[in-house]
Amino acid sequence: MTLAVDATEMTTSEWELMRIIWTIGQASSSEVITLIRAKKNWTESTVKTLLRRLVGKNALKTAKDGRRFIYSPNITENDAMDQMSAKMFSRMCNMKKGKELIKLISETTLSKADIQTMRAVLNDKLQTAPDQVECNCLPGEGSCC
Amino acid sequence: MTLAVDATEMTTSEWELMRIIWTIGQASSSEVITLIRAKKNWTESTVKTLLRRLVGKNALKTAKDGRRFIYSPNITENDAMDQMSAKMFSRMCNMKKGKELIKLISETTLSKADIQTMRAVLNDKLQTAPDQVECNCLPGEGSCC
DNA sequence: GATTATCGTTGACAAATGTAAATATAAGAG
DNA sequence: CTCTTATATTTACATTTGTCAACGATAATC
Repeated sequence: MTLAVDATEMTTSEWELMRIIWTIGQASSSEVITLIRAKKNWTESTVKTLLRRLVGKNALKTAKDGRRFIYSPNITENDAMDQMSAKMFSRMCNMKKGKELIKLISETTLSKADIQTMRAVLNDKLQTAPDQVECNCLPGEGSCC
Repeated sequence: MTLAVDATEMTTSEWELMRIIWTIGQASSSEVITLIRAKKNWTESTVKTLLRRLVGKNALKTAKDGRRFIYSPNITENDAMDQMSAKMFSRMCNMKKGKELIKLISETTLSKADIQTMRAVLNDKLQTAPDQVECNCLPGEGSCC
């Protein structure tokens, strides 16, 4: 049974540590401490506390390796990103998501392959796309924009 | 002088209130209370506290109208969304942003017009797009993926 | 003018977060 | 076997967040 991890409850600091562990697959606390020092000025204590909290949130699991722990992710980076972006988009008015995506696409460096995929997806969507997306800001009220 | 509002420090609850005020432009506390009740079971006290905190964060400004306040946004919904999405994307590995965008595009209902705009933007970007986007997960380390 | 309905202000309190020191422990070095 | 070192565990503490109740002031109503 895969236990559900809610990546959206990870704090910014915790996410930084996850980023490291996702990248190298797994790590001991000392490795994490060493790597995070390149970016953050946290003490060992701080990092250990964050690691422990991540274990508490089930974002990380531990395996004993003699005296120490090896931490590894209980959720993939992609799944976590999906959860985060879904939550963020859920905060937005439906009507405005398109413009926001246009902005993100414009500002993000994309590979040729990803661009091609997007084009394919968009061509597909165009068939069934509505002329207008309904605003969902307020229950009864009309449109926001 | 426009004072900077950092929309990313708005909490989820605060954002819900902002959503209402953005939609109707401005509102008294009682209006906000009435409208939020359609979604949340917060007491008047809770809403008032949140409004006050939003004023403290400069997200809202107030104008006296007799005994009461009329709250209005100090930041547009679009700017706030931009800040939020920028912050979220900054948490992600550059290499993975493309896939995430593809996913978001797939899952979001988009208007024909927005799709057309995206296609135009993408065609444009394709010219200068790299074959691969560099991973930026760890300073020195190689690629994460 | 007294009573009631509205607002805003204060004060509260538990839980989560950022940040860390102190302490205990086990394992490796000599 | 003792000293040092690497780890983990406990404890701590100020802020922020989610939620409110109580109190005070002002306006509307009877």
